[in-house]
Amino acid sequence: MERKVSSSGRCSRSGWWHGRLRNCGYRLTFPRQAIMEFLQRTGGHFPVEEIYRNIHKTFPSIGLTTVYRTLEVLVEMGLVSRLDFGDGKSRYELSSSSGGKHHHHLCCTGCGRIIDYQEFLEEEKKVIKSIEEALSRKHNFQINEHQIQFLGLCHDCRGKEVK
Amino acid sequence: MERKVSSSGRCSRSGWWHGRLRNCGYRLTFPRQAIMEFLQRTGGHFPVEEIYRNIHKTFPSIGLTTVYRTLEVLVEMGLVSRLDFGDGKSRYELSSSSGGKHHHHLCCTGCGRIIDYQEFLEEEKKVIKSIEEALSRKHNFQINEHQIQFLGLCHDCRGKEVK
DNA sequence: GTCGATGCAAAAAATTTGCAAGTAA
DNA sequence: TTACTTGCAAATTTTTTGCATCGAC
Repeated sequence: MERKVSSSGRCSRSGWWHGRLRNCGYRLTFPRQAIMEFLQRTGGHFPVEEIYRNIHKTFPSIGLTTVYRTLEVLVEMGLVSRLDFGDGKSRYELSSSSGGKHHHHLCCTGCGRIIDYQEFLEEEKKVIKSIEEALSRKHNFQINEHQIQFLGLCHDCRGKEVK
Repeated sequence: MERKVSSSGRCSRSGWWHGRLRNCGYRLTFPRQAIMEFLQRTGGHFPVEEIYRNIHKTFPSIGLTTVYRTLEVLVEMGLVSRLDFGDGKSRYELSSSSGGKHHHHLCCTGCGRIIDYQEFLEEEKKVIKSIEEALSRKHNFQINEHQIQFLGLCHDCRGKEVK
């Protein structure tokens, strides 16, 4: 397989997630690094197809199937979070526990636009934490992550409403 | 089309959603009633296929395509909420604004099991409400609904973890 | 009677699987 | 060397669309 890499010109293994993969019994492969690097660098949430297009543009040897399979592994390890905004395709982003900034989402049901927000998290955090503890106890459930999303109409789509 | 109906033996139009449909310019059709009735009676969240199977068992004339199209209409009207738990299929439930009990979800990433919960809502409500107001103002966004889900491992799946 | 709603079949989109070949350790 | 990974193509699964017919109002 072709192996272009970062600036050094060689397959870097400096990624901090290297050890995480190894510890979970996974090998450090080039596609895995490329995808982690992409998610880390951009900091956004993308559908598989878009991750594939970006990665494949730079590294044509990486196929779509591998992107699917890699994301599955990364999600299972907790490095990446899978999101669903109801448009029929999954999206992926660096998980907050892996350095992604923790945030929640505002989803416009009119145009599908997604707005991230991180404000008011202090206020939310306290409540979320206490809810997590209580739910965890009550249902004997190990909570690893939470997702909060608000659905509605964005500025532009409100304007278009004729009602 | 065949038209079996409720207990009266005739196509009932007593559903409270009758007027809602009419007001939105939609006709009161039999599939629409059957699906609303099903979601209301069961109170659960189901993938399209399962709604179809249940409805179709009783009313064989109703096709899968119609279930998809009907759910789309009901979601657009706000009668029904669409949920995604990341397993590749959408689920639908009566929206809380339509009499469904407002609740959030605990999703087991091990087995896909979903636990609904409604406890602690008082505590959550206050915070959610203030967040909604602030976000709404800041992003000029009309918030209609929110979804909160906690991801982790259920009782059974915790036991299976060997780590 | 009119125009929206439906069913069926076909198409499209998203995701998964089988398998031979490549490669990290 | 050995077992994990990958790419490609084919298969599945989920959802959408075209179109002639049917039905609510």
